[in-house]
This record gives sequence, structure tokens and C-alpha cells, in this order.
Amino acid sequence: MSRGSETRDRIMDVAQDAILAKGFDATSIEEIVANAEITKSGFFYHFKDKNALAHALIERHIVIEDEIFDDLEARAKELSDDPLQRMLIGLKLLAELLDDIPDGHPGCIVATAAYQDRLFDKDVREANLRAVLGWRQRFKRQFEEIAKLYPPKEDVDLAALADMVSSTVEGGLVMSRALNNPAITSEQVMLLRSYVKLLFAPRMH
Amino acid sequence: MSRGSETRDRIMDVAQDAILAKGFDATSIEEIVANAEITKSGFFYHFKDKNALAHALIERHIVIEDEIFDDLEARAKELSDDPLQRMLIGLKLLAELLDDIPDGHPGCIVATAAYQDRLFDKDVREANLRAVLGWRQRFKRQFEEIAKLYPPKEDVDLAALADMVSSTVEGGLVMSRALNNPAITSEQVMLLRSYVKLLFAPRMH
DNA sequence: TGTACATCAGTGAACGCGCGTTCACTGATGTAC
DNA sequence: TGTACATCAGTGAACGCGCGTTCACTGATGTAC
Repeated sequence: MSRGSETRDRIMDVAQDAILAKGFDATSIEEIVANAEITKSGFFYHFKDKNALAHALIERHIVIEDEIFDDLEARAKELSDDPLQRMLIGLKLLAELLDDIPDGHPGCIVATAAYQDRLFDKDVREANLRAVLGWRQRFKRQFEEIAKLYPPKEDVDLAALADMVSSTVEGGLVMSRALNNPAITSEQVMLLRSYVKLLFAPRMH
Repeated sequence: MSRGSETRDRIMDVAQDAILAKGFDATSIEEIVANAEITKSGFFYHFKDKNALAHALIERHIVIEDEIFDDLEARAKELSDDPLQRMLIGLKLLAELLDDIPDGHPGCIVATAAYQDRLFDKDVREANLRAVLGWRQRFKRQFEEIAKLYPPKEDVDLAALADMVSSTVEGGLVMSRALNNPAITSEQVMLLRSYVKLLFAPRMH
């Protein structure tokens, strides 16, 4: 990695921390460059303007999340051939992952962008939409595989169920921040897991 | 209602709209007073500073939400004596209520405050915590009544389940904003309802 | 009922500070011939 | 291998604008005697 892209990453790390704690507008370039230890003009060498920073943060978030979920799926695949079992394992692994972050998960940049969308240009809003639609697609595919083998006990829309995964994490993050309790998010993921189990798992007589 | 508190309410309405769309810091007092049709100094007659506005918005939100949920509980109580049925009716009514808002629910001020907490003083953060703890208490009481009659099929913590109601709405609001689709939140509430049903309702053989 | 004073609900002008952005410049590294 | 030029990754100073907040003031309404 070149010297330049190291600096760029450092700017983004520092910016993301501040944005998740205070919001986008309240995070000044001045404070970002102070923490990233460069000058203001250095910031503008890497980003055309402040909106470009938001855009870059969301694009990076998409890549990182995809890697995380790919990894969880791969690990679940090693442990079971059954799509329902894989989903239940994947959700457990996700809960563990959320619990293993010291000081708790800092929050989701997509949620921040969603709640501040009038601040951003079309590019940023589209990137945010793509992020959420990507997650929907991923989980919908998995639920379709499950539903083929295990007819759900309630009539549910599988796209809505796929959204429930993201929604549970996003809601959990809001709650964990409001309650100042990092454990909340994984708790909510485990409740989602319980629902998936009750919805698809065959009844034991 | 006196002339003064009408103006105060108008300031808060206008401010809340803007804050939910752009965040707290990006919403200037200048813009608030322009839309509320008073002068800047008029704003400072009603609110000591900008933080006091945030505090007032959260306190008002708590009162309004409590009224809404009291009303939903009362309507459900008229329709059934069974606590599980009442919860299922209540969640259905909540979904309908969310669907009936033209242009969709604008979002939750508690979520905004949670994601911008470094901006606010202790008063505001405490008010936000109280809001969320209030919801937990309300729903926990209802789930305890249900669990007394219907043993849950999975081992769940009833406080976490109570949080799931708020978490589902908060997550749904984030998703509906990101997807620009107002229907998402009620969909998620209906999935929560499906979970509650599977978790508590006795099996039909 | 009249008068004096207090409170309510604001107005208007001014303040200083910090913000995002621009611009001319620079030293170090990379590339072509 | 040496030289010329280009690109990379920044620096430093300056800009004008908008922000939150303060302050002295004011007209309308309410209250005490």
C-alpha cells in the first residue's frame, strides 16, 4: 500500500469514528485532520469535498461488510450442509462477532447516512441504497434455499425476512447506543435466530 | 393554549422535521426561525440554547409515544381479554398506524439523538435513556403476562424481547429511510408479530 | 374604575469564532530517453 | 548512468460566509390596590 492510500485510510478511520459519535455535519474537517495528523489541504488532496468523504466511507463500508458476511457464510458452510443450520450458525457467529468488539460496535455509517440524507448528494444516497439492497439480496438467497427444504410455518415474504436481518442489526445498534449497553445488538440477533428457528425448523413430536 | 406555547410548539415541529432529515448540528436556528416565522431572538426566548431544544424534543416525544401506546393497549383490551391476543392485536394496530402516515413515518428523534450523542449534554442523553427504558418497561410487563399463561417455546429473556419491539421499529425506520420505502417499518412489525405468535401460541395438533 | 407595575412574547442589531473551500507553492519519488 | 520532466502527496495562508449567542429594548397583556 502506497504512502498516499495509507493517509487516506487514516483520514477515513478518524472521520468515521467522529461521524458515528456526532453526525456528519458536526464533524469538522479541521478536527479530522488534527486527529489524522495532516493539514487541511492534505484532506482536500484526497477528497474533492466533504461529500466525497461520505461517499468513500459508504463504499468502503459495503466492501468490509461483504467480506465479513462472506467469511461468516464460509465458516457456517464448513460446519453444516443444511441451509437452515447454516443460517442458524451464521447468526450465532454474527452475535459472537458483535460481542467480541471491545467497547461495542461503534454503529453503522449507513444508518447515519439514512438519518442525515438531506445533507448528501445523489451519489451518496445511491451508494447507501446499494448497500442495503446488497444485504437484502444476500439474505434473501439464503432464505429461499431454506424455504425450499423447510416450508415456513407462517406466510412470510422472504425479501422482508431478508431485510429483517439488516433491520435487527440496525435497530440493535440504535438501542445499544441509546441504552449505552453494547450487549443489546447481539441479544437482538439471537432473538432473530430464535424466530428463524421457530419459523422453519420442523416440529419435534 | 397560550400564544407563547403555540409558538414554542411550532418551533419544535419545524425543528423536528429538519433534524430528522439532516441531523441536529446541520439544522441551524436560522432555518428553524425562518420556517417558524419568528426572529432568532424569539427562539432564544423559548429555549435557553440549542441543547435545550433537543431536550424538549425528546421529552415531548416520550409523552406522545406514551399516549400512542396507551391508546393501542386500550383498543386491544376492548377486543380481547387474553394477553397474547392483545399483544398480537396491538402489533397489528401499530403496523396499521405506521402505514397510515402519509409519506411514511419521518423517523425517531431518539434514534437521531442516539447516533449524535456526543453533541448533547448529560440532560439530553439521560432523557433519551429514559425514553428507551420506558418502552422496555411497558412491553416487558405485557410479555410477562403472556408468559404466565403461555410458556414460551424458546428460552428468551423477556427484557430483551421487550427491547425487540423498540428495536424492530427503530431498525425498520432506518431501513425504510435507506430504501426510501415507507412500507418497510410496518412489514418488520408484522414479522415481529409472527415471531411472538410462534413463540407463545400453543401448537395446534 | 383607574393607575402602576410586572410579566409575556417577542424584535433588531451586533459579536466573534469556526467552518468548508481555494490557491499558489514544494519536496520526494517515478519514468523516458 | 545522467538529465529532464511528470506525478504524488502533501503545506501554509487566506477567503468569506453562516453560525450560535448576547444584549438592550418594546408593545401587549395580566395583576394589585
